[in-house]
Amino acid sequence: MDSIINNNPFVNEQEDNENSPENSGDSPPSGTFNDVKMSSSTSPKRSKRAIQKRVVSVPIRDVEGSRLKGEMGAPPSDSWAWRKYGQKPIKGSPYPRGYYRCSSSKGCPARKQVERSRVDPTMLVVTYSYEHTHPWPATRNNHHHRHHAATSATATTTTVETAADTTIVSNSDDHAMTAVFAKQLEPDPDEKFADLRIAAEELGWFSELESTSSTMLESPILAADGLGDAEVAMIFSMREDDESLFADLGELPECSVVFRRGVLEREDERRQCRLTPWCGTTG
DNA sequence: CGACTTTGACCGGCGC
DNA sequence: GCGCCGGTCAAAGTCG
Repeated sequence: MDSIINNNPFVNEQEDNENSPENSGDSPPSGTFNDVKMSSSTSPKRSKRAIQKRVVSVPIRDVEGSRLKGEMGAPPSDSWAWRKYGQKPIKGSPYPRGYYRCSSSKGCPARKQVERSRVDPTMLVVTYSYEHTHPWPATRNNHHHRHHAATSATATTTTVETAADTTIVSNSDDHAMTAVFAKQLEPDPDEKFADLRIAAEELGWFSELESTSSTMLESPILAADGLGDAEVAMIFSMREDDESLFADLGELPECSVVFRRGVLEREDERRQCRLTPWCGTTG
């Protein structure tokens, strides 16, 4: 379970169909990279054939107008430190793909690729490959997360059970790593999320997120289609300073992830609860 | 001066 | 075998 926390919180479980069609659409809601089918070498470069990837689509509509550095500016700041090591034009796409590796820890194999969606230029597609092999780092990127400057020494994972049907899982070291697991069995969303809210506030980020978030980005991948047993809704919330960071390529803002299980049959009545009121735009 | 981005070259996988 | 393509390397330049 903590794999979600230990890796990137923004990823959904959509695997790269090109590389792993046999697993598409039925992966569990864990954050693990399922089988990284490497031939024999541990070198990422040698394993491109069968790497399992996870893909995130992020709307960029709200950041288009706030670009500060041009098309290929700051690297994505999902609070890991990413270092760009390449960019390539991709056949069939008018937009280049940027290649980033984790610079939070030397030797960390984590990679991500950032490109605009060729079908929807307003979407950024961020593909994650390989897991981070180190805990949440205190990196230069964390200066964007001012309120964590004093407490980001060690990454830890915290699980808080707030109600019988709700679990908040959070990397207590960074609010961006907070995931909310909500089974949504209670009919009263306000009350339920009040619980979530309390727990999140205990984790030290929620109140700021709620009070300052000006943009909410919802992954259409997750919003449009249920993921079966583990339907996932992903909600991005950004503060103003984060929006500027997100202005360039695949900027992944701080976010929370709401996992929902077994709620398809109650989809209609729950729809209003999916994008929770505490995420900012509705409040 | 260290960390970063940029960018052309290089390499391996894959299809023909 | 050859060429295309995606992914990575590494040198050079930039920035704070």
